[in-house]
Amino acid sequence: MELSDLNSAQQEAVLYCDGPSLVIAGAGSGKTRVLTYKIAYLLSQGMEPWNILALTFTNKAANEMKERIGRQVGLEKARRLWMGTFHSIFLRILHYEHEAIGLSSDFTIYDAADSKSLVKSIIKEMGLDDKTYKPGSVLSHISAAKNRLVLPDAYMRDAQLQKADQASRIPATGSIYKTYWNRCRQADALDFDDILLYTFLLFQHRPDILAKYEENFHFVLVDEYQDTNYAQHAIIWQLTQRRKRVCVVGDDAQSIYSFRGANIDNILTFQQLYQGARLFKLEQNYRSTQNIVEAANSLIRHNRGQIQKDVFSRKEKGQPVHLFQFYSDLEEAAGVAKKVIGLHRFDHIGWNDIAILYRTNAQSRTFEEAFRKQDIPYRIYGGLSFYQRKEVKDMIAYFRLAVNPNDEEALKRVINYPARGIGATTVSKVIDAASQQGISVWQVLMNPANYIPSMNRGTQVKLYEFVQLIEGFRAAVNDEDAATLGSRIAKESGLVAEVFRGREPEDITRQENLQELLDGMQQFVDDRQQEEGSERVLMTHYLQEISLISDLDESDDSSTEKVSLMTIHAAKGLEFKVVFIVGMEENLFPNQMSDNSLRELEEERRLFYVALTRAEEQCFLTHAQNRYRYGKSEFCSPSRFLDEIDRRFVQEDTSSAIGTRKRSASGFSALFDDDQPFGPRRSYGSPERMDLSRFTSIPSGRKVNTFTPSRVYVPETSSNPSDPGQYPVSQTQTEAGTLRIGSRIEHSRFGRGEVIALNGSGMDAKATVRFDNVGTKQLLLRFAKFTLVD
DNA sequence: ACTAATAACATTTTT
DNA sequence: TGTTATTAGT
Repeated sequence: MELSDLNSAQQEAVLYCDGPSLVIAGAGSGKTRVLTYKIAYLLSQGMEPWNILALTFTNKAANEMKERIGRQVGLEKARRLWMGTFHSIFLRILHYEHEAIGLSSDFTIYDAADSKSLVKSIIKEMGLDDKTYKPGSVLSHISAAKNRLVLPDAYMRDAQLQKADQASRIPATGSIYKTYWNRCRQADALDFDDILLYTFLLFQHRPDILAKYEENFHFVLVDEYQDTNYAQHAIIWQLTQRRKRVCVVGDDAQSIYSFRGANIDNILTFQQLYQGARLFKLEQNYRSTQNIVEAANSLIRHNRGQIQKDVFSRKEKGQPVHLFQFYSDLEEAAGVAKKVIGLHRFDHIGWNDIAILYRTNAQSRTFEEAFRKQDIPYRIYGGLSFYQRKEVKDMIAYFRLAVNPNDEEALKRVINYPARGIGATTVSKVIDAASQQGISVWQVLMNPANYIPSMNRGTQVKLYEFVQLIEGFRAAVNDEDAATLGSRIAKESGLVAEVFRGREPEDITRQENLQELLDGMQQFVDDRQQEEGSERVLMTHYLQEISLISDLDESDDSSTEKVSLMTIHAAKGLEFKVVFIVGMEENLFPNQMSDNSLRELEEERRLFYVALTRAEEQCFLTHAQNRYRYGKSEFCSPSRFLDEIDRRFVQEDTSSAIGTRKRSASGFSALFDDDQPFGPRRSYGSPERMDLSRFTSIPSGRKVNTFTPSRVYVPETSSNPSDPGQYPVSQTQTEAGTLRIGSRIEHSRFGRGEVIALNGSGMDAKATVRFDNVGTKQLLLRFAKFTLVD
């Protein structure tokens, strides 16, 4: 380990290990570096790796740190560290100590969707109106309570909470919470929040067990401390209260998860809780140019109540932050795409070094389409993760049942999938009986006639067969390894047969996903076996691993360079040479949902701060004057945040974009027009130049343009003088080309087929297509999603 | 009990 | 505009 790799502030933070310390690490100041060096330093001082606990928020951060430490001290040592996410480490502890807290050894984890579904059914069962009691919002109340370590009874006894719920006209929240709690217990299931809550309770009720862990963890490190919630904070306190050898690292200016319960006070009051805690500030930013750092500083100054710090850069001054205005969201995307091409082609910036950051996932679509049109390789982060896809969740539900048949949510998912004649009525009868008797659904299923006298013979037989099916899997759960059992379940449950029946493109994807899941299990088993030696890798181990994984996307293909598209939240912790922050408009960023309170506005501002500080060399801000929202075009004014950045660091490249050029050209085309019309030249927002030929009637056999852009402006015929004279019409085609009789196309839903007729004109142009698998269909070209084949 | 049609809905979301 | 959830229809 080379301490000389560190600046003096970093060194001090690494070397002080005798008591509690708080490291305030400005953006790009080498926070991860300090953590890894500190761990390496502790090891070099003779501390054993298993005496060190290092907690992160994401698997990604944990893995990255493991890898970096592995490089310094060797993989063998690194592997023995207690390093991982809060949830994974505590889940491990709960597995060891399950008995002490009255948990079954086979408990399973409810993911967010399971929790929501359970809350929803409870609301229904209680006969409450799900308009007043929105499952999502009730769940966030429950989650908030758990994160503050408030149990159901305490919730109902708490006068303040009761008053608040009364005022919000949701007085039953407490009793929903209680029922939810009981149902989870009956199901032997923990939700994400329970992992923290139960750990806290375990340590609180069993000082002997706490002492054991306290004894073991000689040093505790916590990353991203600004994002901890109260429960996490409390557990850290439990574990460190005696030795007080703890180092927390974070940046209050980058706290962007308070909506998930993160409490910024944890970091702000750390020094009061840990008397005499040393404070280290990492203020030198190694990531970004001076201009970017200064711009970000000037922005965040508008927040109050932060830990005073002075982040600076010694890199070159660099370019100012560029600001561009566009007429519409479509032009924004097209303009950004164009600029990206320019950066790549003329400035030789790699695709990997460019990121497009936006506030909401919905904004990704326009960029996706603009990039596809320009042949820019891109990768969208976020969206549905692998483990959230239906077929994968179904499969995992069977796995969960095999380990824990009481798992109500898993059971509900697959009791009639694939269809086996157990209808909704039967299922709700069974669930009602179970909750009436205070037993698990599975217990009812084992002896349905006993609990539901009215049940007819045929249904009983079907239920019996289902129970037998699951029992068959259960019998093997401690003998067969995860992969073997997994593929057996895939087959015997009928899931594979069900999914492999279809031949349509989406079916193929689903089949591939199932295959990937099974392959992944084999991989997991192989890896684990190598790591842990001879011990058998069981289904329960597999479930424990994947229950806390959100996106395994990393694996897909990092070989090819791609531009990254993601939300700002997803970008936290990452850095890129060039960053575009798009959609800088009021009501979008800051989001309109957060204009109720100063607190939320400040969080939005921190979010913008995070976005700005992702950039190493260049940063582009863009906003549009009109934007599609929920199908309608809306006027948008520039974000107030734009005015909050000191003018000295901004270059406004916008005046020429609007008005002067008939509001047709974008800011970028004014500046970067490289005379490269893309595709058939489409002049967005410039009706007078619109090529209308494709809207005229199409004699059969003649070529017809299938237009590329996602959306096209069509001139308004009976124009109203007060409006801009342009009406957006949606197009959803995916690829350009010409369509004629005999063309082969591939439709996103119907698969491949041949065009046998073309008719209609203008907006109504239709194609009749004989599909290979699904017969003949009429496609309205305006809407159809297809591509030309050959 | 399934599909088809329609209504409702729509931030961010490390685990 | 897109998705998703519920409802109606056979």
